Amino acid sequence: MKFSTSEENYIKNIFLLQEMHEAVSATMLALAVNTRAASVTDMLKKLHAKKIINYRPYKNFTLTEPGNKIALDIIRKHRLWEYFLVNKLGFKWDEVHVIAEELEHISSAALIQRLDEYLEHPCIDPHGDPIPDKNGKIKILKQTSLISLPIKKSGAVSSIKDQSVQMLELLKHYNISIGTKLRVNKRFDFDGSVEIKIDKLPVAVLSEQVAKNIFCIV
Amino acid sequence: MKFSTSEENYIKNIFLLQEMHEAVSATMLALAVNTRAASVTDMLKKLHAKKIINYRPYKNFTLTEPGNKIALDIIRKHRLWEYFLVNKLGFKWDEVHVIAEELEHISSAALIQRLDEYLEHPCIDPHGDPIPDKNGKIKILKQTSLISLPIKKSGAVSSIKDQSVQMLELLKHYNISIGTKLRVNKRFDFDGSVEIKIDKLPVAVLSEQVAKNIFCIV
DNA sequence: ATTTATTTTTAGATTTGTCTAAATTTATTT
DNA sequence: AAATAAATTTAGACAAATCTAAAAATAAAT
Repeated sequence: MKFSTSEENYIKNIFLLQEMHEAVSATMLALAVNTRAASVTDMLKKLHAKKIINYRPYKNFTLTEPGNKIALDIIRKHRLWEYFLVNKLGFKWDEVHVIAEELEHISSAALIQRLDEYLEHPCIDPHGDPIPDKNGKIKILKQTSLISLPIKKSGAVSSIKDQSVQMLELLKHYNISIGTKLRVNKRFDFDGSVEIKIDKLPVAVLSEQVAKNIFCIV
Repeated sequence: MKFSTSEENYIKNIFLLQEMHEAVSATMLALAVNTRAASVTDMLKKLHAKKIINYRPYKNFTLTEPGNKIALDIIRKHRLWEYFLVNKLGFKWDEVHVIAEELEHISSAALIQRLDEYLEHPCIDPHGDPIPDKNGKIKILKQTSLISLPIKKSGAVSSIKDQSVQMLELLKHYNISIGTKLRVNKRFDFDGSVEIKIDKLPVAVLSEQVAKNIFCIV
């Protein structure tokens, strides 16, 4: 079944609201998709008819299983594009959301498949949010700091604790950003420093103080 | 002024039809945008009101200068995306048109600017069509075969005369395709062979027989 | 447990882009 | 030049997505 851009936006936002809230109301959704409650009701009826949501008038609604699948697919596209915009085109992480909101509605599955390959299957976007895989599966992000990441196991940077300018400068120097894939080659017990390897870049050594501020998912 | 996807499609197709035909009729345009003549009339009136076309009922119509500018912008986006799809994502040249028809309507100017830089300002798309620059200027393609391309002057491959499987195999081996940028380092008078250099690839030597089938624009 | 406030839904309009069928204009033919 | 054919436009309708204002249902408060 094919969906309009508008339908996709509702579906995606229901999913995102469901992640954050116990129950999703029409008012919340109206705010999220930037319309009025009356418009939401119209769309809810349409999505219900297409079996995308469970819905009874005046009651709360939830995505059905097919609805969930569609939402994850849109979110996957959104986050892959964000990753592309930052890591290939050089946008800053806070500039890409609006552009990705347009790109996420491009329909070609082959395009997303190839983009995913081109980007080497990233699992975290530039904002630190997980990218669902092609089956809609989201990697459970158990965050591990670099001081406890197992040796030789590669992970992707998922968050930075200390966000000071000094820290950001250092990260920039080592080409580390959210989503960067790396692995720990060695850990020196003497001072707790770690030697890391990023893709094709030369190895780098980070102090314990730095390492404990960088969190990864495996 | 902002335009809908539908308006953009009409504008683009008027431009493309004008390139090929003396005068553009509503029937031709209806065929190109896959609608009926009556719908074309409606849109012509709208585009006329927005000063995108010159139009008098029952007479032929042409793009205004602003209209031309908009068309070139959309075509630029279309062809840059096609170039990206083929040269970065690995699609074949005959698979990309439909996808680019969607991508061409993504509105961000910053995106196209960065994409253009990322692709290193290509001036010809995978079908051999010229890519307008950011000002809408199209490089006049005077095609020159490799046997007469001036030494050390870089050009972009624009067409291949002999399209036999043998030729295509050879081109593939040397990583040469439509849009590939290269320059002739040396030409050997003894047998007419040419030494070429493509980007970061090692130099290659092509026989005169091959060289005369490869056409470039400078 | 009523009243009041909030949320959701309905009813009726509007905009955009499309359609069919009929009317009109232009082009072609004999 | 009149008749016929082809192209274009009008008129009226429709689907999608939205809106406002009013009605109905649910939740909160006295």
